[in-house]
Amino acid sequence: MARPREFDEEKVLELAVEQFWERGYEATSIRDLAEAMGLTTASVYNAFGDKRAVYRRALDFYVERSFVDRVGRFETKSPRLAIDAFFSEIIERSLSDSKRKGCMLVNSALEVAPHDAEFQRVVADVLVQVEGFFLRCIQRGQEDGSIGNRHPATNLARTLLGSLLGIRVLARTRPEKELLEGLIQPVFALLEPNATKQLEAARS
Amino acid sequence: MARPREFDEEKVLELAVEQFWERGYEATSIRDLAEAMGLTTASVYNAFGDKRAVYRRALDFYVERSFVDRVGRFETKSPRLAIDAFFSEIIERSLSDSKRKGCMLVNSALEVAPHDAEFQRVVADVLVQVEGFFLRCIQRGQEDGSIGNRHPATNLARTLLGSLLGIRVLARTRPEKELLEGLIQPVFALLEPNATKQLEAARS
DNA sequence: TACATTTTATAACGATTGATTTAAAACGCA
DNA sequence: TGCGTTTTAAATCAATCGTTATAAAATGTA
Repeated sequence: MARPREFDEEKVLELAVEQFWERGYEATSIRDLAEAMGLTTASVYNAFGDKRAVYRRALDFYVERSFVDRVGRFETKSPRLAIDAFFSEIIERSLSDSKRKGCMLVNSALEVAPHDAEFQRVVADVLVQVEGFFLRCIQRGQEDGSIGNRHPATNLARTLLGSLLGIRVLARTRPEKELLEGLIQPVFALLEPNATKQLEAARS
Repeated sequence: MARPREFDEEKVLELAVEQFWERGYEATSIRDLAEAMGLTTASVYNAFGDKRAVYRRALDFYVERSFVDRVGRFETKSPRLAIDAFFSEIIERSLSDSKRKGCMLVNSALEVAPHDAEFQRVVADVLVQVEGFFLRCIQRGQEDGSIGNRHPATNLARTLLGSLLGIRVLARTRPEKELLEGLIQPVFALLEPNATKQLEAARS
């Protein structure tokens, strides 16, 4: 009935992610974008709409790939292991990020979200999801005793979220192993199981 | 000997800070900038050089005003008070940031530093300074007993730095009081003085 | 008052921006 | 084999980009 597309929408979206992730929204021109996607500007507009729409799709693609996937992989593990694995992966990723791309969600939170209500909502939603993941892990851990209950689970989850974002920012200019791992060590200590009953007695 | 300037360099730099801080580097055109500074583009180029040079000066101005000043104001206080006051001010600032400008240093760390070696160095330097401020506070506190020594001061300082950056990012899309204050509460608990000797004995 | 010098205002430079037009190419279906 | 439709390629749109040239305006000094 009509001429078929010469490209796979998912494939070119992945290339768009790469471009926006590395250079950001403003610094990426439509021509940069089209070249990175292996398309003409006309094809980009025909398939996706305008530049902002491509970014929107690219961000969704990134979130799906990076967060949804990761949370899904870790949520089956034991609570402490899930949290450890999450941060290990983030730190490892940050240290091996030779192009200094950081986290595209964090980049969006700073460059795009403050001036665009829709992106504001999208980014906030994802952050709520991540906080929820941490919260569920901590609640499970506090129930089975593998995580201490000296602090409310809600606060601990927020601390983890803050540390995650802090690592992501810090790694952008100071991707040092001792720095990132040293940062998270006291935070992990907050999750340590409660002291023994003997100690509890001594405390009071 | 020559025609005198009609503007005060410090005053217009402050206006440049406002513009770059709110809109970022790429999204601010020279015309936006000149208008914000109350100058013609020719005057901007004559006085500062090119766009990048204005941003550089503006960032220095911001850092001097925001960090150097704040650290200087707090360093004379008692260690715990200094840290508390620092975070109180950051959280308060983040919650009343109606234009969602965030922290210009963090913005620079993500938008400019990754693609510019000089800005990379500038941002990293400031982050080292802030870490140093936290470290000195904690060391003083551990010496006088007002801060516990269950964790190395270096790691605690890094945790505070990470939390600071996390708050700055989080507030950009979720400027919620309970979220930011809940986040920092467990972190502050890490600074609590050591338990009594009786408790220490029970621990071993 | 005239000169040398710097800052101003205005206009313009070529290049690039996001986006669109035009027409040829590539299909399924009649 | 044409027809209708969509995608492609190439050229182009007005607008804006960062930057600069030009010349008038404003000073201190001679």
